[in-house]
Amino acid sequence: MANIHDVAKLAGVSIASVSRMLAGENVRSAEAIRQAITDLGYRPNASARGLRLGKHHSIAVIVPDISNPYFAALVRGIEERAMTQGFRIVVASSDEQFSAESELLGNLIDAVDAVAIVPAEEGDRTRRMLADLNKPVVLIDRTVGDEPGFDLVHVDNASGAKAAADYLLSLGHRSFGIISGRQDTVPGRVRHQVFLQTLADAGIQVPAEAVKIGEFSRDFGRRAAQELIDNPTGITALFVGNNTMAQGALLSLHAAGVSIPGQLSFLCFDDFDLAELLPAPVTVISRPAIAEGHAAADLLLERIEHFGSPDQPPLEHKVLPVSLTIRQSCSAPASN
Amino acid sequence: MANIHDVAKLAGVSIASVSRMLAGENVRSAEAIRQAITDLGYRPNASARGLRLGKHHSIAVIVPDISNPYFAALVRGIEERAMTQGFRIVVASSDEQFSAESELLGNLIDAVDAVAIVPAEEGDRTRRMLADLNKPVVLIDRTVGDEPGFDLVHVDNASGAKAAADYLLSLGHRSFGIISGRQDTVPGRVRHQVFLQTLADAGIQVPAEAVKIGEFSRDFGRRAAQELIDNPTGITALFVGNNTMAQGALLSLHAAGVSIPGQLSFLCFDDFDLAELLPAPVTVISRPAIAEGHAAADLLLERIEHFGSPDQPPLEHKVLPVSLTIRQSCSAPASN
DNA sequence: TCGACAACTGTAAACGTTTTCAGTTGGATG
DNA sequence: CATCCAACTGAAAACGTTTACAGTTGTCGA
Repeated sequence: MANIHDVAKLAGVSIASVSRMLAGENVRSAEAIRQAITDLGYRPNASARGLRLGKHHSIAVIVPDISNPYFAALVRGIEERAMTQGFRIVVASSDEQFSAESELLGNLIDAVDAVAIVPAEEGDRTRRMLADLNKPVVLIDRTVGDEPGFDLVHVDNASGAKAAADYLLSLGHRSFGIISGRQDTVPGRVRHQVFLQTLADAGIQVPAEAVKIGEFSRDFGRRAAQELIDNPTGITALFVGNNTMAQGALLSLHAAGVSIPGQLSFLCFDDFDLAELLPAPVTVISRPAIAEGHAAADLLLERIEHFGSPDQPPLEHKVLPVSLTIRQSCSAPASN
Repeated sequence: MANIHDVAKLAGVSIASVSRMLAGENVRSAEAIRQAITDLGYRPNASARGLRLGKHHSIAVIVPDISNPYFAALVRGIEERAMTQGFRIVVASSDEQFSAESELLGNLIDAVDAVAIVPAEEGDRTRRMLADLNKPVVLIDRTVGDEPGFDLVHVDNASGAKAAADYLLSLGHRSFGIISGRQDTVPGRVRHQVFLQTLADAGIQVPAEAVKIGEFSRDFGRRAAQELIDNPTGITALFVGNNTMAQGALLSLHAAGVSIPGQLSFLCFDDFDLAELLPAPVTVISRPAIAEGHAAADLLLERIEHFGSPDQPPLEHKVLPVSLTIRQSCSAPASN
């Protein structure tokens, strides 16, 4: 409630001196000011400062759904880094809707210095919307168009998908199913295509009826797996494009009594809680959500610092490694 | 970039008219102003507004760890409600540290209108710290002292713990173990005490060596269960105070080859992802994290509205119901 | 003792709003 | 046609900072 004038009066100086001392400059009566500040419990008003400086010390973080553990971990990573620089995190969930996303951003943008976003759509309208913000932006996990013009933080989806395919091939599988997420997103597309391409390079085609493409949701995973169960295709291995779909698929497979890895080897992208506790602990391609958050925040903080000045650091595209975590959901196919 | 002056000039009116029209008042030249606003892409500056009004349209949400799925869901619930009123959410994780919490709050408080918090400590210093904020506060899941003086959102821990005990008793168990969280928190204490009291009412004591109390963490759950395994106590049922400890305990039990529910019936507070997929799908007391978030946000928004005015609504203590979700981790004890 | 200079200080403007207060308009009423 | 009043309008102050600018000190060397 006390403002800088109160402090100045109590310390017997002008408000300029208080402001300067707060900014770390040398001031004759620093001690008196410090005293007055603690006596009054003064803290500078963030809005006034924001108004004057055009800075807010805040970063907007837009994710499809904060209650998804992966995104929550991502937010945590961003938060950890941002906090060290005194930056606040403003979060919002887009529900994978471009419209929600752009409305959210409209409301938030004036109160933040930068945006970290997992965009709902990778199309050009998203790119334009973000460019119009005129603030530092980092794209996480996905991208927007071929020349996004923003910093990027991705994981090495291609290597992950290739590792998955190679591993299953090495076990002897020749007949595959795949459940993939939306092909208009980088993770959906890359994981899908690289997996299939790796098989193709080994001379193996995946029949159309064993390819399921849809939302990155538990519900779609469940339905897709159910279809595979209902229309047997003779596949011996199933690759699923992310953890939420995988959980759905496991639900269906479990309900149908499909034994893993006995009847079907199962491998998915993204680790998840308790994957190791399932009847057949799931082999996964795991990725470092917290580290992604760190990388995104670092990029953003760096860019905030230089924003507006001519010596912009060049755009960066950080690609973090993924790793194959082998558990027990994959084995050699049953010989027949 | 455009400000209200630019809009006023373009529309040929004074800035007062623009401001009024934005506030929904009747204005002669509304159409021209609307036009100018869209032409210029004008959006009111949040800092200026915040400075002038002393309002920020933001709510701080402090949780122990945003990457914990339960808290993430809570945040999601708060966000859903807050969004409908145009409020932003500023999140931060306290890591269960009072010091971190109060520092965070110090940085955030000037930029928000209210605080939703799962406090790290339930002691008096937390109560004082929150009271000093002089803003609406809602405590979620925990409390601070006997007369907190804030709105509260809890789940019915007592009923849940009693339901758990009753259920296990009804199956015929007479020999119990318990793993509980910190006793200086409401959920830790109530769940622990009510469970034991319900058993006591049935004439059953739990031996000290089968009672484990510690952090609400996966790691503590793992260690506690390991101790139970290493020093057999002959228990036939185990109650665990929350989901993270439960996951740790399951890890230990699984590693030790303890069959559930064959050798041990297992029941815990809080549902978790995939609980239904485990070798023995876990019977749980489940609680509505999103609904808790909704309740908290509703309380806060209501209080923000009336803050400062004399007609404060009375403090509320919302207690949301929990439910026993029976799966397959509990059965009658093996007869001997 | 004087002047130069470094080091500090204070005044006032600016940031972009909202809102009070004192008008101005124009239609209805007598 | 004068008056009144409702409905609107604009100028200016205020919110709490930071910072350019123009001083004011005090020290040191000559």
